[in-house]
Amino acid sequence: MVHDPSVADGEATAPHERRERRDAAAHRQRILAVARDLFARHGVGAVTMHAIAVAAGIGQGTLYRRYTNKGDLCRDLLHEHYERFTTELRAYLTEAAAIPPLERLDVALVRTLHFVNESMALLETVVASQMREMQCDGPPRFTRMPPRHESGQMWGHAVIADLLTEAVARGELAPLDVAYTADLLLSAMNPMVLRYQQSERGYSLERIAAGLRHIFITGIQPVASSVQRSKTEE
Amino acid sequence: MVHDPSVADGEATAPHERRERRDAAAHRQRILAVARDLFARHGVGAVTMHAIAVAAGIGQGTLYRRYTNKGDLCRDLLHEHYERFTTELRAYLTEAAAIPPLERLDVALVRTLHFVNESMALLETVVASQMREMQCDGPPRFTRMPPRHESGQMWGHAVIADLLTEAVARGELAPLDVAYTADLLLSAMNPMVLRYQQSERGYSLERIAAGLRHIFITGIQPVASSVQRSKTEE
DNA sequence: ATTATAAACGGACATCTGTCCACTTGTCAA
DNA sequence: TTGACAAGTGGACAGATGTCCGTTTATAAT
Repeated sequence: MVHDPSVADGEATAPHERRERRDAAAHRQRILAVARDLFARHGVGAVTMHAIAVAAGIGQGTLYRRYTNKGDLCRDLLHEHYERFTTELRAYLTEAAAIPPLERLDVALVRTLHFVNESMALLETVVASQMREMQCDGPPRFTRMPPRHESGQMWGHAVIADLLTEAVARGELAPLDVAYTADLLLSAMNPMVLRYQQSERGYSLERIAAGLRHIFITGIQPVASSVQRSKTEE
Repeated sequence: MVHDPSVADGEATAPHERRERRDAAAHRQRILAVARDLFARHGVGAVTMHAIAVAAGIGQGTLYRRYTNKGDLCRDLLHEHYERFTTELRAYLTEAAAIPPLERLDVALVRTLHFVNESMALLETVVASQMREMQCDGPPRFTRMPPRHESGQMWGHAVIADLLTEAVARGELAPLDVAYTADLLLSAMNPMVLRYQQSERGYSLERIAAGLRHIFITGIQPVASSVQRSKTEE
């Protein structure tokens, strides 16, 4: 067997690992540019995959080859912004390792909230697609490309869980179900939940942040003394 | 103007208030029966509105006349179960008015969790439809019947908010944003959130209940003394 | 250059939700 | 009874998502 150039790239899986065609890469850029433009002009929800394909001058099949669904495309559009967000947060968390974990959690929480809020429209589409994928009630769904399990959610979970674990270890927090609590916190910052709370219930982002902080960081219980007081009053 | 019989029914809006036709009522029953059967046999997600219409021997337009969407139909299917649930919970809350509000909240929380869990499939469809309604990103949607804003969500919110308010008033809880906290609690019991946590993250219902109780009732903060201790230890 | 081959392509298709609208039928007043 | 009319009906249709598959084309080995 002759020299396989793909090996040089560190890909040691299959022989003759064909890399992405140049024209395909060009298409990808065009799709992203066109989608960004259409989304900006008409809103994410009002733009169909068909419209994107037409505007990009490609077939719908080609579009779906690249992105299994609209959420996938949105995720790619968000990629740069998301990377910046995680990088900065990661940097903060390492350099602030000295301050109490719950204070770090507070910062992480507020920053995440803002990130989600800024990227609301795209993120909403991402999670909407994920939900549809999750259904799978009827016949199994086919997808040409395996849905690359973006580490997004899991990354966030790990960050929160680590901070909670540290807080418990330091005795700044009573022992608790760290994994579930992290999930709970994440679900409270789910784009769809957040949008509902903002547009249907009318909560400002600041109010939401304060509410979350109060529940998950300050703690909702009063100090033991006040409970005692109320009981003796009766 | 002659005597208007509709006035006798307490409906003082329009004259000649025409009531639902008998045959229409029969259709309604048949739709519900057929849908229940199909859902049971193939799963809620796998049954289309078209299939329901065909199985019920009516046109799709007729089906959509009665129910603006699948979620609406599911809500009607759930109606009896839901009524029983709210009635029982209401009864408990009145008769248990003597015990501390936070204990009542605990009971309400666990019962709600179980109700949602039992009705998962239908409720999921209900909220999925609500989400689609909420989007409205593009052109406004038309619906033949006004989407009767089921009091479901709001009822739950009021119940939780009342219990929290009472707890604060009695000094058993530090003052907090009652309205937002109630929403937060509800969002944690959202069917889609719950399903994700159970099937994707693998949490049991008991674990979820315990986690919720710990955050929203026990409180996540340790008593002040343990914080002090950890600080002096360093 | 030639050629084999897998990647890429594109648009017809299948399916689902929800709407429209011309037609039918039950109901009520006269 | 009868006739006016709004409620009810059904199926074609519009618009979206996502799939299939016959065809084209970039790439790499020869």
